[in-house]
Order: sequence, then structure tokens, then C-alpha cells
Amino acid sequence: MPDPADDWREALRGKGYRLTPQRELILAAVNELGHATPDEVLAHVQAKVSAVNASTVYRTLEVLEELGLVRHAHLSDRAPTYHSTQGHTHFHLVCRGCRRVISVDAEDAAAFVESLTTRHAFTPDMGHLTVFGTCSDCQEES
Amino acid sequence: MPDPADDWREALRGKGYRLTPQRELILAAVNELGHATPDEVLAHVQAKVSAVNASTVYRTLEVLEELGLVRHAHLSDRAPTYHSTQGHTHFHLVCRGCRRVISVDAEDAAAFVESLTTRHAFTPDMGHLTVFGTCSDCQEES
DNA sequence: TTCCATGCAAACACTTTGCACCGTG
DNA sequence: CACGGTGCAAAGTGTTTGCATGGAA
Repeated sequence: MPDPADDWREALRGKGYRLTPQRELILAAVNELGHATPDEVLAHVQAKVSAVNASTVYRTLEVLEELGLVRHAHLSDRAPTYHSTQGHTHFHLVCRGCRRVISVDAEDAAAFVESLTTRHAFTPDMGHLTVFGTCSDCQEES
Repeated sequence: MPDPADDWREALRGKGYRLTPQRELILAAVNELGHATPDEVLAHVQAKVSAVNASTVYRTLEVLEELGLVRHAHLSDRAPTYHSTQGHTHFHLVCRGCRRVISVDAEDAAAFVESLTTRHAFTPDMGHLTVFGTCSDCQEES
């Protein structure tokens, strides 16, 4: 039986992509970091081994996302953040006050998804969704 | 009684900002264009009058948003789009297939807002929300 | 041995900033 | 006539691309 941790090898081979150390390192970095920008991934990878190029990080993250091994969301107005697709699909709440990020299981928004589907003939991609707003702690301060 | 179309004058004065032709033109451009990127606003303004600078557009949009006269949302991975705050607060659905943008009244998501508030102590800013996904027309094609 | 993947450097898209001049209040 | 606003140019940030070399299959 296949080790789930090796799924990425199958995924890459399945679409004719080659297995390279860079791809392995970058995927591992995303899994280890939680939510990381391309820059942070680059730094993390370079800390372990020597030189990996920024363009390789961008190109690799694109491939990994196409294969469904990672996903990205926009948690700030700056660079996107990538995260593993292991575990349940989730969307993000970002507090404008304290920048805190709350991950919410997509299941919790089933009714919202349903209403968009039936009332607007639209299937939302909840794994990409980021909801900006204010958490209760920051609400009180204002 | 004040003409609602002149509210922006009050809003600017209220916070000690000056009334300038650029600010009037840029606000008018946003109202006329519907959803426009800073670049599109610039082009629209320059079509009417002569030279307005890009940095003035950025600076002015920031001021207008602070005053609540416009809002911005991220309808693509590129530049943000600004829109008028006249009318009901709405959020956006963007189809990844055809790029179509559907505006949905925030009221329609009242239950979703409610659940985020009660279950996660989080007050979402629905006017900034963009939901990516696929419309029914593009769903069939895949 | 064949191409896909990488590194490198330059180009790119969008935005921000410093500073001198301009014009509103 | 003071000080906030603007234009301009340069710099900044994040990302993409063309091309030659390198390594997986």
C-alpha cells in the first residue's frame, strides 16, 4: 500500500512532470510552513539546502497547485500564501485589526454555498475564499 | 436640503481635506465606470481633461475609500477594482471560466454573516468580499 | 540522448515615495 | 500666505519571461 506522503510522486508522474529535488523541497516547505508566501517558501528552502531560484519557486508552486497538492489564498493585499491540501478544505477569515487568520472548515458554509448555487447558478471555490473583517477582540477597541 | 450628489464635498471638508478638481474627477470616474482599476480610472479622467497623474489617482482613491465614498474589491489576481458606495452593499462572484462578475446584495448572505459572527466571533466586511468559482455556463463546458 | 526543469538576468505590472511647485482655504 | 495636494521621476515589491545549461527519464 502506498504511503500517502508519496502521493506527490504519483501526481507528478501522472501528468508527465519530472521528479526534481526542488519540487520535493518546495512542497515540503509549504507543508511545514502552514501558510507561506513564495518568498517565505524560498527562504525556507534555501535555509535547508543551497541555492534554489525564485522563479523556480513560482513555477513550481503553479505546478503543485495544478496537481492539487497545494492551494493559494490572498490573506493580504501583498503576496498570496500557499498551504497544503492535506486535511479538510477550508476558507480563511482575516482580521484587519490584528491580522489574525482563522481557518474555517468549508462544511461550515454549506448553506452559503447552497444559496449561491441555487440562487445564482454559481459554484464557489471555497478553498480560495478569504473573508476580511474584524474579530471580536479588535471590535471592542474601536 | 443637500443634494446627495454633493455629499462628497461635505465628506472631504468634514475631515479637513481640500476640494480639488482631481478629486472630483476621480470620484466621478469611479461612479461612471462601475468597477474600475486605478489604471482605468486614470484613462477615463485623462480622456475628459488633460493631465492627471497616476500617483494622484492612487492617493485619491485611498482618501475616497477612507471617507467611505468608494470601496475596492479584488476581482482578479491583478489590480483591484474600485466602485461607488451608492446603492446597497454588495459582494462579488467571479467566474474563473468567463471572468463574468455577479454582484450579490449583502442581505442575501445574512445567514452566512450571522454564522461567522456567532460561531467565530468575527464580523465580515461583505463589501470587500469576492468569491471565485464557476458559473453554470462554464461548468457544463468542462 | 531527449526534453523538461532550472538558474540567471532582464523585463514587467502595479504601487509607493521624495521633493519641488501649485493652488485651496 | 500657509500648508495640503499634485506632478514628476525614481525606487520598490512581487512576478514573469527568454534563453542557455543541466539533469531526469
